Amino acid sequence: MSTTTGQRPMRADARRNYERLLAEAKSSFLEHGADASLEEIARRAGVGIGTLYRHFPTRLALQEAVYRDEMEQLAAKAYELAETCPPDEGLAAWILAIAEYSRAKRGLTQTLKAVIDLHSDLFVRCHDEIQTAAETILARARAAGTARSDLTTSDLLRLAHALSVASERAPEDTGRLLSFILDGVRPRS
Amino acid sequence: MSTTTGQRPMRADARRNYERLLAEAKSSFLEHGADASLEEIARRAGVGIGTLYRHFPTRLALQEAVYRDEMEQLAAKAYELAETCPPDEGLAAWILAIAEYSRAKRGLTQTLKAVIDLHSDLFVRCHDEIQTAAETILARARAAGTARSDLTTSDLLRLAHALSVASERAPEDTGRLLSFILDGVRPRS
DNA sequence: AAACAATACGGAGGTAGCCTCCGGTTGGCA
DNA sequence: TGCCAACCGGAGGCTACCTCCGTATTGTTT
Repeated sequence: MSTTTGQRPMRADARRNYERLLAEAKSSFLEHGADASLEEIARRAGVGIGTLYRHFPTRLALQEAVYRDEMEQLAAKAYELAETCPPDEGLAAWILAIAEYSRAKRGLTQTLKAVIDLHSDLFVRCHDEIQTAAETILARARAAGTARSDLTTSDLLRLAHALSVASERAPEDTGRLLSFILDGVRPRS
Repeated sequence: MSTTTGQRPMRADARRNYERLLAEAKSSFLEHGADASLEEIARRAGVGIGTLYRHFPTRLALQEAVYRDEMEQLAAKAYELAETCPPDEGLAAWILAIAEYSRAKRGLTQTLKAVIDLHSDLFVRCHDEIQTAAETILARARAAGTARSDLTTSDLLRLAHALSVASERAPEDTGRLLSFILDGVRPRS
């Protein structure tokens, strides 16, 4: 379920509040880490604490919702780039987007992984989704001759992650590091 | 400083409370993780919360004290083993002690490392202390011909850590895994 | 042994976060 | 328009955090 209960759609006010909460949770977790105050999230969303707890019965439920939403956005970005950019630029931009995301999140994802079963629906589905998005981006780059044919989607994701770690302490070098990675990704001439 | 202020010794009651707090903190952190309740630690130590805060002004200060104490104990164990066991047994027992410790602590040390500067006095000193202890254990084992001469103290510590990770999910295999490690440590015949 | 600093103790108290519960409100359908 | 299921909000009971200061204990001095 995203903002529906599987049955009929949510009432308009419920949906509005759900989305405000999600947005505030996203920025609060980013700002204060995984144990940001839930009451403050509710306050900033202009909503009572009871409403927060109705939509997200536990802190973990809220964290999961944020995580899922971000994965979906990352996947969506891949499709968007595939339509608006030339293949090589799209590839580079997507790697950058992932690296930026995982740098911003640092320990947050770890916290989640520590608590959740790695084989849970949530993880499996998000992983699949990202994987499919990666395939799209990669297929275009291959067709255009800007990516080696033996580069897998997993490689792609690992490279992005590596980039985020490598540029952790020196964000200003991100572009240069990315160019190294892309050099490695291109077919040998 | 351990239980002295560098100047004159602590008053008897202060010292007693300090040690009780440290002991309770140790078991509470073990049981509930790095964010165990400080008030409960004080309660279990039979001490007012004010007393806890006087001795350890912040949660981090308490965590550091626990960490330091445990490192000291680990180092002390090396010297004790060096005096009471044959070299090869001492080596095995110490590797085991380290592995057990780091398994018990799991995320706790990570939490600490996330907050503290890795070049802080605390870490440097504890590291040196353990390193020296490792040298003692290793030197004896080498002299007795049960450890290769190209094995460094860092290798030793890494092996112990590897053992703790490897036996995380199957503690009953710890002994067998340890024997593999020791096989690798012995000089080739 | 008694008195006196210096030192240490302990917990009340104010703040904040957690989560539950339920009287009141609102959206959407007939 | 009227109705009711769905939804809202926040009071309230609990726990934890940390500070502050009146009281008690220690050990030293006479």
